Amino acid sequence: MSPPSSIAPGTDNSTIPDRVFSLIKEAIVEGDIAAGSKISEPELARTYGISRGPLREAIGRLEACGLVVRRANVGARVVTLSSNQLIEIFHIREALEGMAARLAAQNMGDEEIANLRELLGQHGEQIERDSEHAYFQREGDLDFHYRIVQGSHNAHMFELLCNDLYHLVRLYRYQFGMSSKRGQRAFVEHGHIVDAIERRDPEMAELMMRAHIRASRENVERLLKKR
Amino acid sequence: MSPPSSIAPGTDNSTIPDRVFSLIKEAIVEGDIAAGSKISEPELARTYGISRGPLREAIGRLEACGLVVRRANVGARVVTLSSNQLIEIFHIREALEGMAARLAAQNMGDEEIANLRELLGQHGEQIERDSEHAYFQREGDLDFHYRIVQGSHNAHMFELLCNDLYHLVRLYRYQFGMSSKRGQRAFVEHGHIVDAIERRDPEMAELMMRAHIRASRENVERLLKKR
DNA sequence: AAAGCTAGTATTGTCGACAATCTTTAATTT
DNA sequence: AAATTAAAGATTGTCGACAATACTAGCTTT
Repeated sequence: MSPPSSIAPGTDNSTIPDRVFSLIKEAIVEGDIAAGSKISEPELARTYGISRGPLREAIGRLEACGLVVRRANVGARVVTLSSNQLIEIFHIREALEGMAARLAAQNMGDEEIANLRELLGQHGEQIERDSEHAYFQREGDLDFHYRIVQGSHNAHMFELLCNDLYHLVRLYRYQFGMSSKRGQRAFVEHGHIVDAIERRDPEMAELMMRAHIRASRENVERLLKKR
Repeated sequence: MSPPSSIAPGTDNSTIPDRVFSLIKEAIVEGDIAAGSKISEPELARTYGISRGPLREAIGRLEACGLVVRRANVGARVVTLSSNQLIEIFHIREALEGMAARLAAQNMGDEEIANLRELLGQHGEQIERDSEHAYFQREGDLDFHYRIVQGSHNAHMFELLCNDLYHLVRLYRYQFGMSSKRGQRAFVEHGHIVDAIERRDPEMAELMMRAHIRASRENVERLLKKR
């Protein structure tokens, strides 16, 4: 999926920075723009057929997301996640998503919970069919976490996790590319979280979510140590 | 402290957007620019003696901090915190700062802890002298939390809390202006947190920090209900 | 008189050009 | 030959002007 040579104007009511931001973000997250590589303003401006003004605004938003780092008078580079930064993000996720699960157990509507249970069922079928369950460990996992955060009914939390941190998580998954054999266990852990939410047990929901993310972190730490 | 009519160029190596961002941020947080009021680009450009280019970048950063909200083709307005948003932020702080305290108990150096204990002592003296302890409830409280977050040695967490969320907290304190009589109790709770960190007890440090922020939230909820 | 439409005004969005800074390359010196 | 310096090139930072959109005021119409 190559980027279009020009951004069609007026196709929708979103602004040029909005569209360009999304395009570059996907390009970075999916590795089309290599980690650590320079973000050249003239080059990208030509690529997308726009001026440097809106492009710079888009780059500014990328910086706010933590996807690029910028130095004055030098320019922007795609972030390269160190092991430490990766662990840092896991700690933040453990705290925030734990709270999100707690709030979800309190605030989700009954039909919302039913939909969540259904999503879990779909993931289960997917694992049965595809024993490698590559998909599940990639975006399917984030889908689940996405839903929990939505279910917290905390808009600021949603903003923080789904519009900033999850991009970094996706980026890391592409950069490190470690799928591991945790899909099966992760699915079971997801089940425990949904159980707690269905029982309207905030304390248990938070504990299960934190245990889930902690296990994921410890798994990554183990894999990092092996190298 | 009125803003200068022009940004002195080249006085330091920071860029114009950096300086203007800080200036506007302070003006918003301290209420010099009223909540909900419009951020006029031509007006501010004249005020600071700069062009609209760097000004727009500064406004973009304000938006990323959540201090202003922007609508396409309409402009930016200073955010007006609703009660719900305020409670949302408390939940996020409870989760993040709880984790920060846990990490601080694990990662702070001995001399770092000694400095923290000293800061607490200064706050104690301040309360004894000034029985109204207005200062403590305002910036002194944030000073303490600031130190804990620093002590977590988690750069991403520091970024998140100290460069984004705490600005909103300060803004709310100016907008709502509720000081209450919690200064005394907050000081005691701070003491419990430092105790746990000194004992290198991460579990207890997190519990105490969460209890501290939860108590603060419940206090605010009570005050909001009275109206 | 109230509602809807139209023209005018002001503000935001975008662009191309100039200035300031950094990086690179080549020449010079030790 | 290695290191330092200087100049050239390229890139980022900044500015003023134009285009597109939204708000406002006045007019027309029912």
